[in-house]
Amino acid sequence: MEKLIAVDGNSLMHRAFYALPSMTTKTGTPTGAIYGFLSMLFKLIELRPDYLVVAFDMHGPTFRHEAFKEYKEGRKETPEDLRPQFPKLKELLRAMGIAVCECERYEADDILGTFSRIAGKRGIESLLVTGDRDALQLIDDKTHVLLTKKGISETVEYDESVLMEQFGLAPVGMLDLKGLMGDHSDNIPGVPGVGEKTALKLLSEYKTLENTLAHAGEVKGKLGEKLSEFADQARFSYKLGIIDRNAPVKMSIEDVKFAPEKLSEAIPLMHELELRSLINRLPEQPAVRKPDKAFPVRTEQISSIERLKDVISALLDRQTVAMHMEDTLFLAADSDNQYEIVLSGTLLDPGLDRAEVFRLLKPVFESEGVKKLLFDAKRYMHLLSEEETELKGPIFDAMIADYLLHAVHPALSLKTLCSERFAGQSENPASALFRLYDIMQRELNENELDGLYREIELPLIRVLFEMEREGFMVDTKMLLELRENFSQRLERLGIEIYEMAGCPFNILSTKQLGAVLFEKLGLPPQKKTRTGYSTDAEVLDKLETMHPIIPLIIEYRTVSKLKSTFLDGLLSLEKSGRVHTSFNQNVTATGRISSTEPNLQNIPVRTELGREIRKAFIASPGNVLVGADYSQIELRLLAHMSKDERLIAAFNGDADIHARTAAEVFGVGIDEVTSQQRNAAKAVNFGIVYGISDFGLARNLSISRKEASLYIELYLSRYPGVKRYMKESIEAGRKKGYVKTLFGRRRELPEINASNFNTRSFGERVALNMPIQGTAADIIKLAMVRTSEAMKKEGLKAKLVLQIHDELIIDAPEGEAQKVAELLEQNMRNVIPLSVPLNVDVKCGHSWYDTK
DNA sequence: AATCTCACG
DNA sequence: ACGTACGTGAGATTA
Repeated sequence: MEKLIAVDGNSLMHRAFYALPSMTTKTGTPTGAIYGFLSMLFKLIELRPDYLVVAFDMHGPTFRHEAFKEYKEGRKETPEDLRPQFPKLKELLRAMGIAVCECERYEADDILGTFSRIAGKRGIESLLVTGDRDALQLIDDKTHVLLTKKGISETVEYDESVLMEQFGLAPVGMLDLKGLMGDHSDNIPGVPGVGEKTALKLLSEYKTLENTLAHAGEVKGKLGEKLSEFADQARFSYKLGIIDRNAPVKMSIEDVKFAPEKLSEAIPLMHELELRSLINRLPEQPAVRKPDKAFPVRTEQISSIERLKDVISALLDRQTVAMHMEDTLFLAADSDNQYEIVLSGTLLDPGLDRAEVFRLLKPVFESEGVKKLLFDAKRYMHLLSEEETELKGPIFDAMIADYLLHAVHPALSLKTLCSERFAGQSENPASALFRLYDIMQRELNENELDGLYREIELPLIRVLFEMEREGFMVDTKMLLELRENFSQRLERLGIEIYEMAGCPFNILSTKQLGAVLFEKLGLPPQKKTRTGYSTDAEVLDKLETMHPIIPLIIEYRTVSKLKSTFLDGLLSLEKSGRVHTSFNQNVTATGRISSTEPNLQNIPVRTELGREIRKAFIASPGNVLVGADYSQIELRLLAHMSKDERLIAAFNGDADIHARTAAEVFGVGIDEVTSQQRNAAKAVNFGIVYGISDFGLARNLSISRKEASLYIELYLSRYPGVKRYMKESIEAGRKKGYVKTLFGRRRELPEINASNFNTRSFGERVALNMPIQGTAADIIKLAMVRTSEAMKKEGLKAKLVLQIHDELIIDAPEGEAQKVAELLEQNMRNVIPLSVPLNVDVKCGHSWYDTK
C-alpha cells in the first residue's frame, strides 16, 4: 500500500524550539527550531513515504479562530526567536522539493485531516505527525498518528488499538473527552473540575458527551451539578476541537508526491544556514524503493473453538511458537502467518471465551518441546498463572534481548521494538517475533552477550516472577498503628510551626515555605532552584541553628515523607497481608533491577525512625527471614578490576577499608585515623566509584574544591593501579563508544565524545561507574539464580522475596533457616573467583528490622 | 507534565 | 570557561 506522511509544521517547530538549546548562525540568525524540525523530518523520510506534505497555519484569522475568538486568543504569541525561522524553513522545504501546504482561514490540523481523508479514498495509508493530541480524532484503519512526546526525538504511534488501550475510546471519543476536560494549552474550558481521569470515567459509563450530559442528574455530588451547569460550555468545547476534513486545499495528492532525489538541492541553502551536520544526515537516495511491506503477513482470525483446536494441534507439532497478547491474542508458527484470537471481556467484538481459550492452549504453553518467542515473558507467566497454567520449555524474550543490546533506551513494548527494528515495514506482532529472534540472537552472539543472556537474564526471569508472586508479608496492624502515630505527630508539629511562622501555610509547598523562611522571617537564602528558593535538606541543615522553626520543619518533612510514601503507600498496595512488588528487568542503564508498585528497594534504614517501618516486614507464619548482603562489593570490584595491589591487599586483610584508605591518604597509622579523616576517606571511596570530580567531592564534604582536588590526587598517588584503571576505562569508552562489565554487559556511551563539556564529563563518569555498578548487578543476579536453583534442588520450601542491589532476603521455614543461611552465603560468596574475597554478612530474624 | 524533594543501594 | 558526584521510584505541589 502506498503511504502518505503529513506533518504539522507549526506544532513540530514549536516543539523543536522549546526542546533544543537555542542555536544561531555566526551572524545571529536563530536556527534551532529548523535544525530540530529537519532532523525529525529526515527520520520520517527513512519510513519511505510515497507522498509527503508539511502543513502550516496561516497568519490571520481562521474559521475556528474567528468563531471562538475569546478562547483561541489565550494562546501565547510565537516567541521572537522562533518567528523568523518559519519563512526560512518553508524556503528550505521548497528547495528540497517537499510540498508546503497552507490554506487561508484553516489550521494545519485541518490540512492534515483533509489530506488523510483524500488519501484514504484513494487507498493510500496516512501517517499524521504532530504534537497536538487533537489529531487523534482523525485515526481510522488507514490513518495513524505519530505524536511527539517530550521534545521531538521521542514519538508514539497511535492507531485504533493503541487509542483503545490507552483511553478506552474510539477516535471520535477524543472529542467527547476534550468537551469534558477542555484543553489548557488552547484555553478551551471544558467542564471545571473535570480532568482526564474524571472525563474518562464518565465516558466509560456514558460513552458520549451528549449522553453524559443527558444523565448528569444521575451523577452524584458537585460533579453532577457542574455537568448540568456547564453543559453548553462542554458542547462548545467539543465543537472547538472538531477538525475540518474538508479544507479547500489547493493541492491534489499528486502535487505532494515525494521525490527523494530532490532533497540534495537544498544543500546550498543549508550551508548558508550553517546546518552542516544536517547535510551529512540527508537521507541516502535509494536506487530502488523497497516494496511497501517488506514482510507481508497473513493474519487469520480465529472465530470458532473448532478452528482453534485445529490450529493448536498444528502448533504442537512446531518447534517454535510466537505469542503476543494485548486485548487480543496473537499466535504465530512462522514469520509469514499468524492467528488472531479475540477474547471475550474486551471492548471489541464478543470474542472467544477467555478461560476456554487458555484451557485449550495449555498443552502448547506447557510443552517442553515447543520454544516460545515472547516480549516480556514474566508478564505471560503471571497471566498464565491465573489460568492455572505454566510457561514451560525454552523461551526467547525479545524484551530482555533488546535490553542487553541497548540498555540505555530499551523498548518498552513489542510495537516500539518492531518500529525501531523494521522502520515501519512491519507491525505484525507475533510473526515479527520470528524475525526479531533471528536478528537479535545473532546480535547477542556478535556482541558476546549470549552468555549473559542465557546464564543470567533468562533464568532470572522466572526467579523474579516467583518473587513477585510470593510477595513479602507485612504486619498490617503495625503499619496502621505507625500511621496513626505519625499523623498525630504531624498535627502537633504543624501547630507549632504555624505559631512560629505567625500564620498557617502549606509546609510541603516549597513556594510557600520559601516565602515564610526567606521573606517573612528574613533568613538568608542558601541557593536557588530555577523556580525559586531551594528549601532542600542541605539548605535547611545550614539554617538549622538560625531559627527554632527549622528543626521542626526538617522533622515535619521527614515524618510526612515516611507517612505518605511508606505507610500510606504500602497500605494501599497490601493484599491479604502481603505486598507484591514488580521487578523491572529492563529499565536501568547499568544492569540493576528496579522495583515498583511498591518500590521495596528504598524502604528506610538510615534513620532510626524510618527504620521502624522495617519491623512491619515480617516472615510468614512459622518462618524466619534470612537476609544476606555483600560487604563493600563495589570497592572490592574496583580492587579486582583495577588490579591495584594496595587495594587488593587491603581487602585481603580484614581492616576497616575506609580507615585504611584514610591512613594511606593522610599518611598516618591506622590507629591514629580520626573520625573526620575516616569520613573524608569514605567519601573519596564513594566518589571513586561514582566517577569522582573535585566539585562533587567538595560539595559532599563541604570543603573547598582545592582541598577536594588534593584528596583525590593523594588518593590516586597511593593507588596508582586505580589511577591507571580510570584512565584506561575512559579511553576505552571513548574509542569503542561503549563500556562493559566483567560479564560482558554493555552500556552505550554516546556522551563521551560530545563537544559539550558537561555532557562529555558525564560520559566519562559513566565510563567509570557502569562497569563497577554493573558487575555488582551481574554478580547478585547470578547469585539469585543459583540460590533459587539450589533451594529447589534441595527440596526446600524457602522462597526468595526481595533483592536490594547488594542484599537478598529469603522467607524460610524455621526448620530450614540454618541450611538456607549457609546455602545463601555460599552461593553469594562463590559466584565468581576474584582477586579479593566477596564477604557476605548473613543474619536471621523475625522481621526485616532484625536482619541488619 | 514538570519540578522539587527524599527514600534506598 | 564550563558547573556534576553513579543508579533508581514515588508523593506533593504547581503550572
